Amino acid sequence: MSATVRQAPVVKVVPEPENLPEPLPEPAVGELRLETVLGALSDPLRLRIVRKLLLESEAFDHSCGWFGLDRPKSSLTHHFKALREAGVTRQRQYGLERRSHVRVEDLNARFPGLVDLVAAWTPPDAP
Amino acid sequence: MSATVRQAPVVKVVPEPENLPEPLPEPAVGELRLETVLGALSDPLRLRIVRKLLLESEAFDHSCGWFGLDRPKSSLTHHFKALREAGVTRQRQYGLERRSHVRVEDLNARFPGLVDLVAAWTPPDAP
DNA sequence: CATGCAGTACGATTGAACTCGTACATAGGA
DNA sequence: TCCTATGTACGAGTTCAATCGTACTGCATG
Repeated sequence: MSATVRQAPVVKVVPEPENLPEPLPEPAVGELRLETVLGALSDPLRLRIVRKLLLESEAFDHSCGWFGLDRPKSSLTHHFKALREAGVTRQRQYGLERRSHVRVEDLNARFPGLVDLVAAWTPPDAP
Repeated sequence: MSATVRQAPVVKVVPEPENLPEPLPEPAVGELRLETVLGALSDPLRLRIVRKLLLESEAFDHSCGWFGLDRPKSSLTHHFKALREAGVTRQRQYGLERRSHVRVEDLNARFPGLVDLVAAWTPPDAP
C-alpha cells in the first residue's frame, strides 16, 4: 500500500493493474458467444447501462449506484450480473462494492462494431 | 425430399420491382429499434436463418423450406415472423409461399456493422 | 374429383427471465 | 460500540417467449 490517500481523495479510482482485485467469474474472450451477448443487450435497461459506461467514463469502474437508475437494488444486481456473465462487462470487488466496466477490447476483438452500435443507441423515450 | 426443380429454373427469381407482391407488415426503417433487433438475433436458430440468407444467396427470396431446418413447420413460421416483426427480414407472399430476405440496406443504414457480425457468426456446433 | 404436399394459423404447455421485497454483510462516523 | 448507508444474496410471483401438435388453406398430380 504505497499510495496513501490520507488527504485529497481526488480521483485515485484506477489503481495500478497489479493492485486490481480479481475479476468475478466471467467468460474468456474465446468463449464469448454472439447470441448470448446480443441477448444481454436486448434489454433497454442493460443497454442504457452499457451505453452510459461507454459514453460518460469508460476509463473508470463504477458501482451500480453511480448510474442513477430508479429501480430496486436487487433488480440492478440482477442486470449487472447478466451483463457480466454474458461477457459484456467486467466486475471487480472493491472492498464492499462491485464496480463494472465494459470489456471494450474483448468485444471489439470478437464482434467488431458492436460496441459502437451500443454507444450510438438512443433510449426509447429519455434523451 | 425430392425438390424436383424441373428444368432449368435458371435465375429470374428477382422480378421487376413493379411485379413484387406487397411486403407483409413490418416496421419502417425509422422505427427499427436496436433492442428489438438484438432480441430477434439472440436466438441461435434465427441467427442461423439470417446468416444463411446472407451468405448463400442474399439476392433472392427464400421460403422456409429452403433452409433445411429440422423443426416443426409451426416453429419455423414463428421464428420467421419474429424476424420480420423485428425488422430484420422482409417477407412477401408469392402465391402460396412466404419468401424472406434480409433487409440489408435498412439494417446497415440504422445499425452499421450489425449485418457483418451475423455473417461472421459461427454456430455453436453445426457446420 | 380425389389425393398428396408445402406452408400458415391457432392453442396449450413448458421454461426462462424480468421484477421486486426482504434479509444479510461491510465500511464509516458519532 | 452502535447506528446508518450502500450493495449484494436469496426467494417468490409474474410475464413472456419458445416449442410443438393439430387443423386449415391452396396448388399440383393422378
